[in-house]
Amino acid sequence: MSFEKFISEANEAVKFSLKKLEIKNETFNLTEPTREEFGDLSCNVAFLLTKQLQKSPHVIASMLVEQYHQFRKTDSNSQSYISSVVAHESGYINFEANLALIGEEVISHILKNDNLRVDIGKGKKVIIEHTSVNPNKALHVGHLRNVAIGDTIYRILRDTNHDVKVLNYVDDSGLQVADILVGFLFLKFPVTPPNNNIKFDTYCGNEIYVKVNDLYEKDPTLVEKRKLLLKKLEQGDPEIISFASEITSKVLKDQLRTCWRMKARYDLLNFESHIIISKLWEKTFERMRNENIIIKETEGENAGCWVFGSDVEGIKIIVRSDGTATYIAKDIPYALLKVGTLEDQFRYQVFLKQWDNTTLWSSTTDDLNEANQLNFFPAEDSITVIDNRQTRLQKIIKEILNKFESNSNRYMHLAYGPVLLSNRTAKDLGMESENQKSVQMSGRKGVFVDADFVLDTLYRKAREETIKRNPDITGKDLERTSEEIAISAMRYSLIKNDLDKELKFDMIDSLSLDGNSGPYLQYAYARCCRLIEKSNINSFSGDASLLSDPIEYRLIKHLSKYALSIEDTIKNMEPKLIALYAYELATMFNLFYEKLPILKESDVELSQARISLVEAIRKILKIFISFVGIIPLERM
RNA sequence: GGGCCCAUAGUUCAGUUUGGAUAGAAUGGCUGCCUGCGGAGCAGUUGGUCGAGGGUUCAAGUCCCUCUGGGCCCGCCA
Repeated sequence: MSFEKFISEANEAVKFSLKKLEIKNETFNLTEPTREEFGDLSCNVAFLLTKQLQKSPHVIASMLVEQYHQFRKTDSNSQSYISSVVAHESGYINFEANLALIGEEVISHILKNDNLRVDIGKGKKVIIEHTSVNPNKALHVGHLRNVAIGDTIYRILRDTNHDVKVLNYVDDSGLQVADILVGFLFLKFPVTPPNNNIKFDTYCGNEIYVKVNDLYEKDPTLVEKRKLLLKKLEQGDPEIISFASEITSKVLKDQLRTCWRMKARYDLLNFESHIIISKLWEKTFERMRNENIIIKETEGENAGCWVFGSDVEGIKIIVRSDGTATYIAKDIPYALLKVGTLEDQFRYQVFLKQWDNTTLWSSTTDDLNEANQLNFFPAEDSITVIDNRQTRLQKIIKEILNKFESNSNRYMHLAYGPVLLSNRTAKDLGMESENQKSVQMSGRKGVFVDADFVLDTLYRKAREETIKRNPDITGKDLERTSEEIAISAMRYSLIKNDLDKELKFDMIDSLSLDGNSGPYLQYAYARCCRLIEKSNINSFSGDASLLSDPIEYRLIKHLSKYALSIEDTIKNMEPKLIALYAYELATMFNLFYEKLPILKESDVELSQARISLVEAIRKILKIFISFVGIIPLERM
C-alpha cells in the first residue's frame, strides 16, 4: 500500500543523500512525528552524525536535504510519494507525504477490491487453542478475556490467509471435575437443578463446587473420596467415566452457549479423557525416556521420580515415584501433537453445529467406520492462549519440545494478565475488600462475576438506549440490536488493553456505551452506512484528488496504513493494535462528519469524492471492528 | 529466599519493543454546539514533580543500577 511506498522512498532518499556526501552508512530511524506540523515522517539521522561530522544536527540535516533537492531537480518528472523535505531547526529531517497521490491510490484500491485481505499467512497452517475452561462451572468475566483474545487472533489470522484451526481443550478428568462429582455422588445434589431457571453450568459452579470446597475443611473424609474419584477418572474406570462424561458434556454445552454468545467459534474439542484412553501419555513417556529427555532419580529427595532438568527452572518432576504423571506432564502429549512430534491417531465426530453454521468437531474414542480422520494436527505454528500465571510451566513445555526436534519456536504461549474486580464492583457484589484497589476472582471461593450476568446487564442497558433512540424499533429487531451492542461493548473492552496488564473489571464502567467503546465504533459505522444509503450511489467514482482538507488528509493517511496495522498486530501478537486503529479511524471520521458537508456539499464532484471516502472508511472500519468481534450494524 | 510482571491526570488506560520536538485518549466536573448528513456525536475547559533516587546520553516516561509499593510464579497439588 501507498504509505509503505512513502516510507521506503524516504528511506531511499536519506540513504542516497548520505552516499552523495560520502558518509558511511548510519542506521537511522524513520518515525511518525509527534505533531502534525512536523510532517508525516521524521528522520533522526542528523543527531547520530553530530560526533562524526563535528557539526550541529541542523547543519547536517540541511546538508542532506540539499542533496535530496538537487537530485529531485534532475529527476523532476517522476512521480514521488514525497511532497516536501525540510531540515527542521531541531535537527530532524521532516518528510511530508504526497497525500493527493496516496489518496487516489488508496481510495481506489479500497473501493475496487471486494477482497482487501492482506496475504500474510500464504496459507500457513496455524492452531490456536483458547477458552479451555474446566467443565465444572459457568464462565466468569476472567474467562471472557481469554475467549476474546483467542477469537480475535483467530479472526485476524483467518483473514490474512492463514489456515487456522481453533481448539478448545476440555479437562474432563481433573480435580475440578472430581469436585462436583463428589457433590453429586456423596452430597446427593440432584442431577437436575431444583431451580429450572438456572443454567446447568451455573448450578455446578455456584452451588455444588463452592459448597463442596467449603465442606472439605470440615470433613476430611470428603477429600479422601475426591482422591478416589480422581484416581478412577485417571485410570479410566468405565462407570465413573460415563457419569463424569454425562455431567461434563452438559456443563460444556452451557459454556459453549456463552462463548457463542460472544461470537467465538471453534473447530475442535479435545477431551483429556480421550488423551488418557488413547495412551498418548504412555507413548510420550516412552519417547522421553528413550531420548534421555527425562531421567530417573535413584537417590535424594526425588528418588524414584522421573525428572526433567530444565535450564531455567531447575529440576522438574514429570512422573512421581508412584508412577503417576504430574500436572505438567499431561500437557506434553497435546503440545507434541500440535507441533507434529506425535502422530495424530484420533478419530473425529461432529459435536455440534455452531451459530455461524460451521461444524464443531470433537475427538472420539468410539470406533467409527466413517472416514473421520481430519487433519487438525499438526500445524506450522501453534498458539496457546493461557493467562500469565502459567508462564513458567509453558516455558518448560517449550524446553521439552525443543529437546525433541528443536521446534519449540513453533509453539507459542500467548500470555495475558488476569481479570480483577474493581473495589467498587467487589463491594456491590457483597465481597469483602480491605481497602485494596481490586479483588482477585476465585471460582472455588465463589468470588467472581458470572459472564452471562454481565452480558445480560449490558443487554438491558443497550436495550434501554436503543428504545430511547429508535422508538419505532420492536420485537426481534430490538432484541438482536441490543444483544449485538452488548456483545460488542464487552468484546472491545476485553481487547483494547495491553495483554501483559491486569484488567480491572468495573461493572459500571463496562456499561458505558460512550467514548472509547465498542458502541462508539458501531455508531461511526452506522453513520457511514446511512450516508451511503442516502447518497443513492452504488458505483463510487469520486475523484480523490479533490480531497484536500487537513481532516481528509488525516483520514487518507490513516486509511493508507491499514495493512501496516494488521502486519504489526500479527508480528507482535498484540490485538489491541487493531482496536486502536479502528478507534482512531472512527474518531477521525466523526470529526470529518462534523466539520465538512458530505451529502450537503453543493459542489457535486466534491460531494461525490467525499462519499467515496466515506465508503472507503466504511469498508476498512468493517474489517477492523469485525476482527475484534464487534458486529457492524447498519442501524442502531 | 529465587524468578517474572506492573507503577503515567480524581478514575480507567495509550505512549516504553526501536531514546528525540510542547507526555496523549477516554471517563468524571464545568461550558458550548441539532428548524443542518443520526447528539451512542463534536468542540472547549479542568486535571500530570510519568512511584523515588542515581547513572548513561547532545537528548530519558522510554535504556542501565538501587530502592519503595502492588501482583503473580517457584509442591511427588491441579
